[in-house]
Amino acid sequence: MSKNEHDKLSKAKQLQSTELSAILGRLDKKGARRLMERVDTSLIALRRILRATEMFGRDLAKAAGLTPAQFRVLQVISEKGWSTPKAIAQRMGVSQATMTALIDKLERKGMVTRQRSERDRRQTDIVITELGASAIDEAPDALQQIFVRRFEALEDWEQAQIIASLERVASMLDAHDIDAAPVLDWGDISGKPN
Amino acid sequence: MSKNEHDKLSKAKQLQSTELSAILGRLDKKGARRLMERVDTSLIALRRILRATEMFGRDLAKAAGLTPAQFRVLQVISEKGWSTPKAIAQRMGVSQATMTALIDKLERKGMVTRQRSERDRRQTDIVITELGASAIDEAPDALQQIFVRRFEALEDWEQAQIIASLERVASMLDAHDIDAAPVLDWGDISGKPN
DNA sequence: TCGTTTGCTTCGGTAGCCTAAGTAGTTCAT
DNA sequence: ATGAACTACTTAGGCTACCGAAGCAAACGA
Repeated sequence: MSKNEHDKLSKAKQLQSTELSAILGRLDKKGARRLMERVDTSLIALRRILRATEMFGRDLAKAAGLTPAQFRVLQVISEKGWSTPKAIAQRMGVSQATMTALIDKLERKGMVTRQRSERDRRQTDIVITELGASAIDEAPDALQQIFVRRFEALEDWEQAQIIASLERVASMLDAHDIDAAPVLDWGDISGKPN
Repeated sequence: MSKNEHDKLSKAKQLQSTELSAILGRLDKKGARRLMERVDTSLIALRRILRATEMFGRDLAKAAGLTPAQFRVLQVISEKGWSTPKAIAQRMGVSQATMTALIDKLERKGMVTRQRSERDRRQTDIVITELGASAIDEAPDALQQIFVRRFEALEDWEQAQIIASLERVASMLDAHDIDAAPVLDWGDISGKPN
């Protein structure tokens, strides 16, 4: 164990200090300090949420006899009852190759079936089976259950506030497509020739 | 339990309907309706947050020349400059074996070094190197940057509200240990003989 | 009709993760 | 102080997830 190494407390703070330096220039000491603390606090809370979700994902999947990834695929399919490999892959942000493998496994477990599309015979429709549907229905979505239960217990004003905040944060984060990775959700907007 | 109805939008709705039925019984029509909408909205926002984070995690790690998991390990170590495999494993919710493998890779890349602890020679201190520290510093933590930037732009009261809400949600979710997996964070509370 | 594009699969390879079984080092009761 | 029990870590073997490249068939375009 080394002594000089831990002369810095929170790395989190350092991480942001670079970030914040520009901002801080424009604020008085007190304001700067408060902002920093707040960002810290928020990020920590966010990490807790992320972590909790990740952990739950595992038990959930385990309980349903599926892996987390397989379960997510099944969830997506179950929205409409069917889908195509490409659509699911895009939605989950993985390659088609990966999707093929995941579907293989779900098919082997009898959760979905593949059938060539009538519309376009290059496509394959992935259709959820009875078994698959019930797997989804019966999956004890612990995270959701607990969240729902506790959310229900909150005061009215608090529920409203949480919603507003979550949506705020969500939009702060996922609007990144716009300024960081514009080429992500095109799809089929206009009949672009090129 | 309703299943394949809407061909669009929230899976969330379906998942919860089962969940909510019990709760709804105790509420008047209007209240029930509002609660449902609110839970939906919250869960959707939560998923957006989760998804955004996941995606960012990948680019981030890719940009730093590390995989997401490796990057997270490095982050944890960098908080204090050093740590032990066990501590990191616990914190990240993975097994020690997995941790060993991750550390192996970071060590091979020269990001951290292993050194036997003086305190207790069963332990190994994982110490971050210059290289590792700079990898963290220079990592374009897009998620964080964007979040920080936008957070800063908010009104004071709104920042405060978001913090309160995030912490609320975090505690609603990660307090699950208590009622779902009590055997997770024991640690060393009392000198339990058995 | 031929060349290109599209949707999917196959192949080979990397990473993350786990459990079980080791190997040192520590504690503690006898 | 010696051996059993425990602890921190590593090794070994085995899954799943994921990717890029290459292959194939259907669809499309001119």
